[in-house]
Amino acid sequence: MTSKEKNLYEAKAKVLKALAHPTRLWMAEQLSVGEMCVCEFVDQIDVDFSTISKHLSVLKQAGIVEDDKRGKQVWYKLKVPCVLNFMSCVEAVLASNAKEQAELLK
Amino acid sequence: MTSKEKNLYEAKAKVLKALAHPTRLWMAEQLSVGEMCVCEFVDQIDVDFSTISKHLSVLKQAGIVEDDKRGKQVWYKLKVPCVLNFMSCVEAVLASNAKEQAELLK
DNA sequence: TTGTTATTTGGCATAATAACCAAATATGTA
DNA sequence: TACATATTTGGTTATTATGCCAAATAACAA
Repeated sequence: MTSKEKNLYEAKAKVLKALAHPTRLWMAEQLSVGEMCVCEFVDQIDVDFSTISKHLSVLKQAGIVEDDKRGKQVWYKLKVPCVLNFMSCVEAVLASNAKEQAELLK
Repeated sequence: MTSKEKNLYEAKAKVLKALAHPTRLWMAEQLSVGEMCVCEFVDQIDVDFSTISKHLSVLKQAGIVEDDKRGKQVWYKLKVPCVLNFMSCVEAVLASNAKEQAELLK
């Protein structure tokens, strides 16, 4: 593998890694409906607001979301909505795993 | 968020996390062409064979690949090929990021 | 200015990952 | 049986990720 290829896989992995956390995945799905203010995330899950801010920062760094400051609030929205296309396949993986588990119990 | 929803996001994140490593992503892409023996991975990248085995184990645990032992060799193949559908979107994210970088330099 | 709200940032403790080496296991061959 | 090959597993260490708290910053209101 050339070093160029290596860099490409590292870049791709970074994008996936940004989504590969339950809270961030949830955030991305929430944003599929429309933009949200940081305060809305804070209201909906029970983690420290600084933690929420950092998760959003990871998504932003990866280029998945973008932010927009309006007054005291910061609004986030999906920049590349296709990331949610992943989900149907991820669910297919989970369904496949569940089926296999079920087979084992027969 | 209910605990059931939380479990679901954790399960989904686990699948994404399995792919969110440069080596494992590369492996998944290699497997899109067809099944491969562990020894073939060993020949193609410069990491310890035990490391390769562990990466394959992560992909297997996540339900993304399955293995098949034949003689001394173990062959891996994609179990849920749709995982590669991710890639076009990941590339779209990278392209978007690159474009933004370019804008900054103007 | 002072205070209040919204968000980010820095610091720290803890947990999870990753990579290597060595040892164990499994299979096939001499 | 003894040996070689292919792969997995266990152990160790270094790096990275996570989450909380406290402090800093920004915007607006009194």
